[in-house]
Amino acid sequence: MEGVRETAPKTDRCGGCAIRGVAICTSLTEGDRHALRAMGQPRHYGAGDTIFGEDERFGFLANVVSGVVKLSKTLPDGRQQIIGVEFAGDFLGRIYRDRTSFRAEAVTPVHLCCYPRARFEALVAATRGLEERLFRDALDELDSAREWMVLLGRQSAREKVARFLQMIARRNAGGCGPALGARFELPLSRADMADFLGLTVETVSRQMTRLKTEGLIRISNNRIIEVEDVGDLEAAAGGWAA
Amino acid sequence: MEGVRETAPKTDRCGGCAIRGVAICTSLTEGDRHALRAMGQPRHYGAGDTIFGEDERFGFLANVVSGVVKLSKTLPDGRQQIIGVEFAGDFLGRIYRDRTSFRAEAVTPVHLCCYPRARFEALVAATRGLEERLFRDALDELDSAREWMVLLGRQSAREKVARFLQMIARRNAGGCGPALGARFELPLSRADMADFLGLTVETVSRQMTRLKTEGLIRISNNRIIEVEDVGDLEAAAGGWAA
DNA sequence: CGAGTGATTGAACTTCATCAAATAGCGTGG
DNA sequence: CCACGCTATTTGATGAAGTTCAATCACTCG
Repeated sequence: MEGVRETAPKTDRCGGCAIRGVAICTSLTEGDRHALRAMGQPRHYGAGDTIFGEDERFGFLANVVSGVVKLSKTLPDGRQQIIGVEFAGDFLGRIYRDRTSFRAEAVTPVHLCCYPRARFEALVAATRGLEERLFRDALDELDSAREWMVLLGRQSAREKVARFLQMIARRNAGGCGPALGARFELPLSRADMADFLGLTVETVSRQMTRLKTEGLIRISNNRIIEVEDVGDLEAAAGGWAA
Repeated sequence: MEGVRETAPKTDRCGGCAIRGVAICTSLTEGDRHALRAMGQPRHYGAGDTIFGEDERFGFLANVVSGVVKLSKTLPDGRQQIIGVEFAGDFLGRIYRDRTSFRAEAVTPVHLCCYPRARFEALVAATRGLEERLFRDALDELDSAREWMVLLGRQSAREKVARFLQMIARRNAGGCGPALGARFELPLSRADMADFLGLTVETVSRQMTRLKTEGLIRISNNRIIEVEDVGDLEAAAGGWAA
């Protein structure tokens, strides 16, 4: 686990927490929130660090406090597919099973709030709202996995790239999306985008420049994207409200 | 809802139920099982019938008692992707949300045991084991959705078809798989296989005959498949225990 | 037997992957 | 500050995999 730093816990650890209003903590009563707070261990990873590998034992469940985590699976011959990307506020790790079935890697510097598995599961068993909250989150993840299956199986390279940009734009807008323009930084490299979309780096790059020449987006520094009209991008993505 | 028959409930409705030992009913105490039994309504669909459509209100949660159900999503222009296939014992429907996000269609004649949503959710809220059971099932579905994402994004047509056959063979063996041969009937048409694998009918057909000429499988009546050595098939699928 | 559906086969074409360079950014150290 | 070297990204040329279009074949059901 290269580069993992374990920050010393402060007295009031949640007071200034950036995700205090979104994460699972919001689904608890005051008392239970206290119990959760007591077991939370901050952990910190550098960009590129592996948080856990495929098929290994990982003793924690965690909240992503800041940064971006990519989840991926690898075929025996090395082909890779990213199966999910998690942002601040997302829950990381699989409850009820201590063996991982995919890899989690920090894409940017990442802060996690880690809960020891046994203690966390005990809290889930003792609490009412928490299990339901986690369940609902899992169902949402299932929905988005299924949407992604449509993308992977049935959409063209251009549509894939457009939809990816649209997804990031939406994430970035934080729900209250202004209908028209958007400007954001891509959290993933072209290679990661390719692994997420089931394409090659070259194809991703070509489609990006194509969207650029078509006037749908502007690109600065490879990572900064400006979208003229999110509606156009949505149309290029094959027409989905999602 | 064409062709849906609602069978009159018998007095002891679960006594002879084929999935009594696998379905969610096994995760209940005697008393709760009684409550569940009281609300179960048998329903019956013919092959090709729509159970529910995309984005509509569906007032039931259900167990698949017999038959095969395909779950699919459709793009505005008609392209279709099958996102899951359910067999006897599987749970159908999304708890905590009464609006569907995919279509469910009977592929063979199907028997469901339907629970009215409101009453079922009340039972879930009142029971301890049931929510966890449903949660675990959802997590398993999430896992297989993610495995399928790898297939859709990163595997070749030959691998896709081989893996599909392997999956059906495994389902059919019911866990206690004999390592070597297998013989089974495909629940899906070539067109449905294509929609499941993100391919065209023609490509599926070509890969099937290819696997046949390679001696990995034998085909009778288009739907009956004999696998020589399941290990070979697994190798052709890109090498996965899964 | 004939119609109709589902599956296979063939040929031309598209899209994306592959291989190979060239270019652009970025951080480092002089 | 600039040159250097590294990596990420773009661009080009070619090829292969899979799609598309068009028939043909096979099986089932009247």
